[in-house]
Amino acid sequence: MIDRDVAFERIREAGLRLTPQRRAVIEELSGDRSHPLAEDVASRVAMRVPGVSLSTVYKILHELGDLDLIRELSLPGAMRFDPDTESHAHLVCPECNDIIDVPLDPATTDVLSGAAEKATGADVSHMEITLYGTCAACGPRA
Amino acid sequence: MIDRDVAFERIREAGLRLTPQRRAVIEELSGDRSHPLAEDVASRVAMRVPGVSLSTVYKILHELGDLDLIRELSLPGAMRFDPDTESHAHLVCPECNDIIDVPLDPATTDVLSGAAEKATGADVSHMEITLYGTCAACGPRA
DNA sequence: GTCGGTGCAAAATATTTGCATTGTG
DNA sequence: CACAATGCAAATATTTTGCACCGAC
Repeated sequence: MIDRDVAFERIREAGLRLTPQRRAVIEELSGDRSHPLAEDVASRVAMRVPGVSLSTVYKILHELGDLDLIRELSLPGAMRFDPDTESHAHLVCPECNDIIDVPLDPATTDVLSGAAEKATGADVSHMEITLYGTCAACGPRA
Repeated sequence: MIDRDVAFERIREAGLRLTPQRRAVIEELSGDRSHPLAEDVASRVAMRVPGVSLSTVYKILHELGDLDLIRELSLPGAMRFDPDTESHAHLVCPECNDIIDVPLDPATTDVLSGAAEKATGADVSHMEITLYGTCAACGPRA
């Protein structure tokens, strides 16, 4: 997520109210690199706002996704949420289920949207790239 | 999926029995381009093998994924199954939920696995690339 | 005949929805 | 003080699991 205050601003621009729940979700997520589940976000938010409901957290996460403040990742098992909306891929290790960020050359993602727009005539807004493979920690012992 | 008979062969090589259920799942899936849900596969298979259970279809689909005969796609809402294991991307239209294949230059996927292996030290086995955007049919009317 | 495979039913997990209540602007 | 937003509980959807029975080899 770009910046806490930029996010607050965009929330208001969208005509939404800056409730303690929204504020807490944004603050817990900004800077997070762990690709949390909705439930992870909810339990962290609960430390700041006792009593938050999981369904409210789901609603807020979808709103932030719609506003392009976070990315919603469709990973095996469940959705995960990523405050980093810059183009990057994810490496998922089937052994330990760890999710590792993979930086990408912008040229590569341009090639992908170009290929999709040419092949389908669609207007690509964003993409999700997931690579599967044994991570270094789980890999063949040296 | 490469070929019906190649798939049967690989099933046997893996020490699995060629049951009518496995045969039907393979035959219904090979050549399919619709990215079906598990339930879609089950209902088609049911025409050939009355009484197949959904849980058996799930098990068979996972086996085929493990044997690399199909790909399991983690798309929003639910898993979908793709007999085409060659590298290609998917364009998902948020309007109509249609899923369109996007052919890719092998060089592009090589760049991606290269980036991931360099960045994380992982051994990439395969990848899933999903692009989101309004498709031509749903796009701005001319 | 053996042992893997299947069907059934129930469980587990993830996410959505409706509605009464609350609190931001 | 209006109306959006929240919390709760129940509903929905997807996928997994345990076990008794069946059938491929």
